[in-house]
Amino acid sequence: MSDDAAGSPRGTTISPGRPAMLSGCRPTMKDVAARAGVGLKTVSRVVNGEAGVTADTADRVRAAIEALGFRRNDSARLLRKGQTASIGLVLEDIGNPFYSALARAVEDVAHAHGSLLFMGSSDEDPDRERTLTLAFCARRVDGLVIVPAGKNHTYLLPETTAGIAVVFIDRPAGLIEADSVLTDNIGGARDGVTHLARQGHHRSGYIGDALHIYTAGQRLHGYRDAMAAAGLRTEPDWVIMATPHPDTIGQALTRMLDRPEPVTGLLCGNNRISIIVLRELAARGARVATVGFDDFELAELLTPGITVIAQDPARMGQIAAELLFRRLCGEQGPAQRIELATRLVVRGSGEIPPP
Amino acid sequence: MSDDAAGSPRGTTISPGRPAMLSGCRPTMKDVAARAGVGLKTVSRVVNGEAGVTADTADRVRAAIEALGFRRNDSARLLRKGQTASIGLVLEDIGNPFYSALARAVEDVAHAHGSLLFMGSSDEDPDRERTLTLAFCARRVDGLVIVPAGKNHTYLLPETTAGIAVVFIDRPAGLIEADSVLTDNIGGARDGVTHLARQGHHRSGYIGDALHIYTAGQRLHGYRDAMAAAGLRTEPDWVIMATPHPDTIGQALTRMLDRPEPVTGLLCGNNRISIIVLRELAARGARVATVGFDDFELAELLTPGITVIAQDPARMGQIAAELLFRRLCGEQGPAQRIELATRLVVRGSGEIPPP
DNA sequence: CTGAAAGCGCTTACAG
DNA sequence: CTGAAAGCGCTTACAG
Repeated sequence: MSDDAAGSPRGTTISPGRPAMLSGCRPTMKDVAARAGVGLKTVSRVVNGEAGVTADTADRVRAAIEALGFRRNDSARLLRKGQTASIGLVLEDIGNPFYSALARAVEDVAHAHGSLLFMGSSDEDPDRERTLTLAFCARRVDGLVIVPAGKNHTYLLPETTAGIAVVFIDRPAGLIEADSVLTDNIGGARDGVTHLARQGHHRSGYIGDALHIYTAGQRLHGYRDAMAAAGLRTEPDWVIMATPHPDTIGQALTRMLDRPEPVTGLLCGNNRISIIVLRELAARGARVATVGFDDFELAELLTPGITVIAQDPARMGQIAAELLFRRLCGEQGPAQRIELATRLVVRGSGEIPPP
Repeated sequence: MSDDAAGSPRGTTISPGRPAMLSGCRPTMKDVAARAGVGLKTVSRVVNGEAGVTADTADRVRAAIEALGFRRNDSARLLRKGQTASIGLVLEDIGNPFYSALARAVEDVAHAHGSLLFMGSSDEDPDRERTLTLAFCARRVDGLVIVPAGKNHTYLLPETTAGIAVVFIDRPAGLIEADSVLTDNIGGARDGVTHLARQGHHRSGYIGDALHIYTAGQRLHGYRDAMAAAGLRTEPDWVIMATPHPDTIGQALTRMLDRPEPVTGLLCGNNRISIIVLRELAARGARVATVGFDDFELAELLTPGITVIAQDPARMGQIAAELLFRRLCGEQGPAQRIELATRLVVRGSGEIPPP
């Protein structure tokens, strides 16, 4: 045997003359302890800034930490402590500005509580929502904020029983009791349609997202309510509920506009739909009164400016995340359902009079 | 002592007549093993779908899993396996559509590789970038995609030595060798300014973000290059570099426009700046040729449409994430620097002629 | 086919 | 002031 540590059965001991750190394997507290010539617990004390270590010992430990490039493994730490200081955020699509504003607010609250954020997009797919959510749970996140795609959340029962806090946002939970932070979708849609009626529109249409999406259905209710309340009839062709796509929406617009008594007012079901409708209308040179659900950047710079029913995604995210952390801090009580009001923002497109 | 298990020294054994699961503490494989009357390893085999378990035994284990609501703790699993199947994404602000598009692409690649995504916003603060990044490293993410705020990344050296893969995106790493995926900022800005010059603009200004931001500085270079190449002089007042804010930008516009020989063309340094500039110009009723760096939704619906130097944030995110996973799969070789071309999109605002 | 022991990298509870 | 032992919930390596 040579005079270095080649005979050592396990390679964890640092022998002089050898590189202090091998690429690909990290030094642990054990390595630090060995190098500093102290016990494991003493290293732990220094790393965590606990009292009861001589200045001299602490210096030796710190020198070893520095020399080895040691950094504590928080995953191991948190496993032992039984918490994870992280939460999971499941939403429809982080690429959609509505959800990215919401996500930013959730992140800020998590950060304020010293929590890290897992994030994933479900793409409106209940299976992907479930897979993502359970993957986060398997990592033992402390809590979850979920924009649900599915309608059945009983799969979460073992998790909530085990103490994982869950707050649903934008849409309610399905078949389980849980906190939720929602927008007043019915009231918002009603305000938009009533606004059109007050401008003299007797024939207003609604272009909504796929009917299986909670918010799309609620807004359809609001549309129907408001038309009925204004004493206006509706026709099947005035409504379309479908995943937003230029073709589908273009065809729907043709049905609404190319007829003896065309629709003169439109409620767009969300930010994505508004943008497609505006493009389609511009392409046709059609001048139709338009109110969009969801505000968006530059809405006021278009000609005319776009009148919208504004939600506040950042506020929703903040309220949901704060509720989540209150639950994590032990707040008891039955599931809450918080519903935020919308705001009609008048900019011109909704005030175009009927021909 | 009563006839239930009160005398048991540790409460992990399930005794008949007791609730199978106490709220707040999760069943573990040990609990499942005890209930099914098998060893720990057998439970592990069933949970992981390994061969070598009788159908009968497996059924008993599955029944116990179901009854207890057991779900494997992946954090513990991954600690033992020495990987985490997660990556970290640090960017400037997930609420900014540019970064949310980028994030979505990174998420999709991570998902395709079975990896979960930690995400955090640095808000252009080098300290927050560092804190977030190291927090992700402390959780032992397999890799990182970073939009850096700071200029010194030597703090990552212990991590990269230990095998964490890092890809920088949008801006290069500072003082360390690392892969990076960038946009050709100089070329893009040059194209924008050259375009204005070709429309006959002899006096073009540049409204950029704070100079300490890499991309802002590069685009300033491009502006100067192109002006010089076109044989045009520049004046200090034609350039402003500052964190985008309506007041600052408004004052800068006043200096550029309210003078004997006003600026007639403008290059806006990024999507945020374009939006503020468009609002300010609209408020003044000023008709100035404008080219924006970064594309944005509805740019084509404004009157006139906004001519832009488009980047492709989703493509950047995808390329960066794919490079990261290639590194994680063992791809060797020196640090790569990938630079993506920009695309001039002509829509009208950049083709306004000089007065 | 099955399971007891050791270990991943930390912390907790306790004894010197 | 200091450290050996046990444990967090899993997997690995090995022996029956």
